[in-house]
Amino acid sequence: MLTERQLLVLQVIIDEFIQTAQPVGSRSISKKDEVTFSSATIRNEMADLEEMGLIEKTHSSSGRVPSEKGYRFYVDHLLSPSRLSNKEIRSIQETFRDQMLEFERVVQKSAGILSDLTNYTSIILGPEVFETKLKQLQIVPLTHQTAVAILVTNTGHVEHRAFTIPQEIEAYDLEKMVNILNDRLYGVPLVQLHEKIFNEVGDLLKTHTRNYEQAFQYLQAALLNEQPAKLYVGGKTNILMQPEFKDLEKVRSLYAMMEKENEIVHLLRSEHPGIHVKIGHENEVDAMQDCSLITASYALGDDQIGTIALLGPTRMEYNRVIKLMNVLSSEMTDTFKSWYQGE
Amino acid sequence: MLTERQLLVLQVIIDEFIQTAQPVGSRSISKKDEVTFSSATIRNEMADLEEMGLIEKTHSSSGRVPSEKGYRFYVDHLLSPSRLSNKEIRSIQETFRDQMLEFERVVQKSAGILSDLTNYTSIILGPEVFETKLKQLQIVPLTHQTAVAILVTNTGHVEHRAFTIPQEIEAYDLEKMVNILNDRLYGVPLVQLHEKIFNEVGDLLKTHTRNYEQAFQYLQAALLNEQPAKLYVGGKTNILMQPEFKDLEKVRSLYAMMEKENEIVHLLRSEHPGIHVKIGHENEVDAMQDCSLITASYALGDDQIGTIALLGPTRMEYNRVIKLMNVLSSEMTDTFKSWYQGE
DNA sequence: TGTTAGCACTCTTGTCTGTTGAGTGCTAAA
DNA sequence: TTTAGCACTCAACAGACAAGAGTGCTAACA
Repeated sequence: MLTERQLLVLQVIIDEFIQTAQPVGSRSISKKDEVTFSSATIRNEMADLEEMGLIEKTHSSSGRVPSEKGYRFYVDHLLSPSRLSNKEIRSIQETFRDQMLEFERVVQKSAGILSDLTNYTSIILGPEVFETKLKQLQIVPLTHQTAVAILVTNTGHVEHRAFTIPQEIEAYDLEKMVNILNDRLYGVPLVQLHEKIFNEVGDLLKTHTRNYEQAFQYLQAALLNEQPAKLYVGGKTNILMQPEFKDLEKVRSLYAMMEKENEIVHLLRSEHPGIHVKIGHENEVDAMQDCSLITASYALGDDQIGTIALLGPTRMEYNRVIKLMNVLSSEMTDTFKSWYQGE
Repeated sequence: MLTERQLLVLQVIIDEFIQTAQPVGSRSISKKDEVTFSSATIRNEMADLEEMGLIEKTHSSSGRVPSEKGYRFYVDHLLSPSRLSNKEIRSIQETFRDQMLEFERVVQKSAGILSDLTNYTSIILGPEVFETKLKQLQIVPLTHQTAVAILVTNTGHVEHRAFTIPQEIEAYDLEKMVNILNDRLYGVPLVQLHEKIFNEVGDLLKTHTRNYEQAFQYLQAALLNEQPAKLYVGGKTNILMQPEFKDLEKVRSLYAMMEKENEIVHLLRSEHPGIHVKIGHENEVDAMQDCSLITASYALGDDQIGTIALLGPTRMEYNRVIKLMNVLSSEMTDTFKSWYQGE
């Protein structure tokens, strides 16, 4: 167990290092107002803290730097809930004040705000599209052989896809099919769409449409095939500003990782609701072993959950950032609730 | 005017430097098969070439490096049309073989291909959306107070926006308005939409809709306000691989520039049709003064023109890249033509 | 017994110096 | 006109050295 004084020293070291990114020496600690004892005493305490694995030296006579274990302890026990400045609160609220409400836009904006306020990279994962419900399906013919299929969900999400109509199929058949589908599938969650179509609507379609199989196949390829589980990233370049990433190789591997959207989606999707902090090697992804990843969840409607995440160096302003993400995620949840409650 | 031999030396220097990114010395030139004279002779020629400003030294006793003027000369006079490998040709063609044809997707894919094949950063600018024609307008109500407005163009482009419906306006009014608009505005180019509405359709709307002004205002804000002139970027991280960008500061300013989409759109939009090469300081943008920008245009339909661009270090594989962009841009033009000709 | 002053020690960082090697310019001979 | 030869230049690297920051340890002090 740590003494009161050790806690204080650890806190000062981490706070200082988060600010400056420089190893913290005993002298500079003893000069702090809240510290009343001499640098020699602090050196002793620091030796103990190091023995416990909470701090490290970069070389034998350097100041101390928090270890991952140190950050972990800090996050678990030392976090003082920080106040956000008025300006920060205002920026967040303004994002949601906008009367134009569209999921994509708001999320995109949120990602921007989050990265701007923190100078880290924000990643927001939209909720599983398939859990949203079908509002409307539609085909807009463009030429004789081409058309656009459009699908609107109850969240205002619009999925669209242009496609070629093969010779054998009349645009009219498609239209008819879409009418039937619209009639029968209104309000059906996208996940159940396949099933519903085969079990309940299939027969109906067959009797009303020529070339049912083909036409349907095309429609399916156009719209129902793919759930792009969108990722919204903000402040990708903020990483370049962090002194820990002056090494190009690190930047490269981190950027390479961010290109792999699938992996990130998978990573974020697997998080449980609530705020989570993963520090350094707690992250399984190789490229992120010098980073911390903070995730929080927001709700869209009743049980559709999305994730907001913030990626920065392990030397992160944890208390500010966590507060910020708390505010943002609940603001998002509230906003989305207000949109869809009148449904 | 340059002698035959000077041309050869210049060519070798530039080719070599493009490959290795290292200053080229007289000895290494003389060892080339196509070069038959001694290093001393070459040194004399090089002195002349330097006097003409076509090559430079990095320090007083270094090998030579092409100057911007040298690259310019190379591009204008020394470019040998290169053959593309079968693999390259195949990658390009596969992009367009896909039966799913949607402008956004194809362009996105093209950007990917282009950056993959070149290891530079590709930027593709979609054509001015406003020059496309209205195919269909639609409102899909989500809740009592919210709805999605959808606009489809003849190019298969889908623009959508969710918005709140104010208390005073009935969803029914909007629907009615949309029906009228659809009827009257089919085939109208988006640029003329405003004008047409005010001159020809306005009266009609007023007589048929309550709260015309407000409803219309909302509709306009939702859809007609903004043309997002989309930018598709591929291989942003390729820049990091180039040795000339081991300096983080350069990377930073370049990335910062690429975030400013408006500027880039403006930059690319101002290019005339055809292939253009801007080398180093020929670019007006500060962050690009160490880069070359190659632009080519493609046509979408008759007079709607988009731009594809490739951003890399001034030390670029000009002949391969130019060939590649030629092929790609004409492939794009052909493909789009085939889509929309049946209209 | 806990705290602190003092001192020797360690390691980084920056500067300076000398060496090496690649490459040049010039000159004189072929 | 071309080329061999040579003196010269400069970047890059390595080693030496001083300065400075910071530590650990010891002995004295409260």
